[in-house]
Amino acid sequence: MTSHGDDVQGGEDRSGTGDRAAAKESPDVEVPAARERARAIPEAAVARLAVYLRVLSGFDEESVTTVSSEELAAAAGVNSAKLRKDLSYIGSYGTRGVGYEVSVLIGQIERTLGLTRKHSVAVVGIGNLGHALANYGGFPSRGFPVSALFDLDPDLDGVPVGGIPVRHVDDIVEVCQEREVTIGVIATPAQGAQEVCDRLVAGGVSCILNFAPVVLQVPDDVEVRKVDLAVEMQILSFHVARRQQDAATANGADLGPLDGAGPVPAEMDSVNGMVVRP
Amino acid sequence: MTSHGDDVQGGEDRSGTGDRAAAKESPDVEVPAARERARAIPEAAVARLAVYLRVLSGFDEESVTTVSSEELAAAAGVNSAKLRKDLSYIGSYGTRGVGYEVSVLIGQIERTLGLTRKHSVAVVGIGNLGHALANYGGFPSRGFPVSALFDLDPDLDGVPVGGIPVRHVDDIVEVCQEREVTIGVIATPAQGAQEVCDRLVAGGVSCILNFAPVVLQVPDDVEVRKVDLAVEMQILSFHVARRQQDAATANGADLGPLDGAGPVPAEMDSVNGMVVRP
DNA sequence: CTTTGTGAAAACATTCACAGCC
DNA sequence: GGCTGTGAATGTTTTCACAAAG
Repeated sequence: MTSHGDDVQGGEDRSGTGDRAAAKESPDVEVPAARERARAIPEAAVARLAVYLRVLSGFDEESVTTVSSEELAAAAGVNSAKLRKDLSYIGSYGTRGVGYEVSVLIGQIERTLGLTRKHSVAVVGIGNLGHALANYGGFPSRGFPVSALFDLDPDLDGVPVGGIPVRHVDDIVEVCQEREVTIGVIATPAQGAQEVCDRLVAGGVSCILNFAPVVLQVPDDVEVRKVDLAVEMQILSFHVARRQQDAATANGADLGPLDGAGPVPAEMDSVNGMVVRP
Repeated sequence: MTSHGDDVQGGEDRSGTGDRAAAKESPDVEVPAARERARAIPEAAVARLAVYLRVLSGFDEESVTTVSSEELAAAAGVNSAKLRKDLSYIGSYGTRGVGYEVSVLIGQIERTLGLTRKHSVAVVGIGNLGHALANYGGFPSRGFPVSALFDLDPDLDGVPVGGIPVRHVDDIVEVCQEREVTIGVIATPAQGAQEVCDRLVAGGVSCILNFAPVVLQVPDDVEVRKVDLAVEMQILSFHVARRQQDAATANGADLGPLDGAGPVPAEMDSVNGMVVRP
């Protein structure tokens, strides 16, 4: 039910719980109640919990034992009301008038995010990015040991990268089953990505982090998140454009209502379906 | 205005327009009207427009000249209503009963995203990830030429990576101003990131893509997006946990509506502020 | 008849503001 | 006094469903 047909995968969107199918398939029972707990946490809040966890780890290393919602929120870059709301989804672990105990909060967030269990990771596509991912210290240190690497290139077969020998993509199914890989990272070019994805799924992998610029087709019980650098850049580009346009129109507006549209290119006059200049 | 204090930066969240500050600072004029156009496009829709653009480019290469909302939506992994709504934000460029002309749509989305102008990119931190980014073909091919690389390591000074010589981070301000860099990519470890960010901003960079696991402090007129691999993994982990838990509770619930709440822990009755069981 | 474009409704997420507890 | 936890209010995004257009 997660990440099926509609909804752009991972990366940017992050809205909608992705659980519409569950509601549809049993119209008799309104709310299954028992399986609500985890589902009840908004997708957006889950993402922030991961950020809080990192910030809390920092506090913990500095031997800070207690934080207020205000402090934690500031460090995480959110406002305190949102932080308290997010934490309320996982339970009440604060003390009124005092704040939260860092170690308790770390434990509860880890439990909620399922980090008490190790998730072994496979990286497919050992090019520039795959290399970087295989060597990325952030994975193992946070409970995500990289336990398999794959590439199409036979020359790489057996070559160790970051201490792990690369295997051929033909072995994906076998190796993933054997090592109980739960998370597959796709760092291949676009062409191979769907095929790789299919093999990962056949190997029992239920979560995929996709760096390839394609929309993957997966069964309903597989979760996909997408990181697309080009998309990120284009979103930034949009904001540059908006800012420049704002600045341009502000110039025209400040000096009273003379022409104002002087430096604006010709095709500018109809944007967004609204005629801006008569 | 964009990405200030509240709101987790980039990456996950992507909600809220981020323009609250603009509204606050001029309480006299209710809606400035002229600077509305681009702002009116929801953040989430902007991200999807970038995806549509990639899919459309694919169609274009296959010499497909016309697509319906249904086809395009399927290829982009969204539902057609959402796609049409998204496209409606940038104008009416379809033909009822027929569909959209691929080339027209590509042009309009590029214009909306500000891709008619080149954005030169600087990458800071030439480690594993920085290397991958410097060599990443997706940037230049999509109008984002990488025009500067920086690293702290003096040994790298002058060494070409992907054809571009690495410069020392001390030169960031100077080089960014000189080459009119608009987008800065931070691929350094956490420690250096804020300092690097400050220099990029001093060098006139108004958009930052941050791979370092820290929340950056920036002026209101700088846009930050964050890509955090550990966070992505943890979100996936959460979904694994939720699925397993669902499966476990489903075992207890399948056998008809006898007690039904049997295996539910005590704290279950109040979730999300609503009493689930009477 | 097919498909777009879009108001209106529903779902979702954030912020407010304050009761309740320490 | 200070801070958490949370209903209620507000704002945003998605979905529905259908009139308008070719």
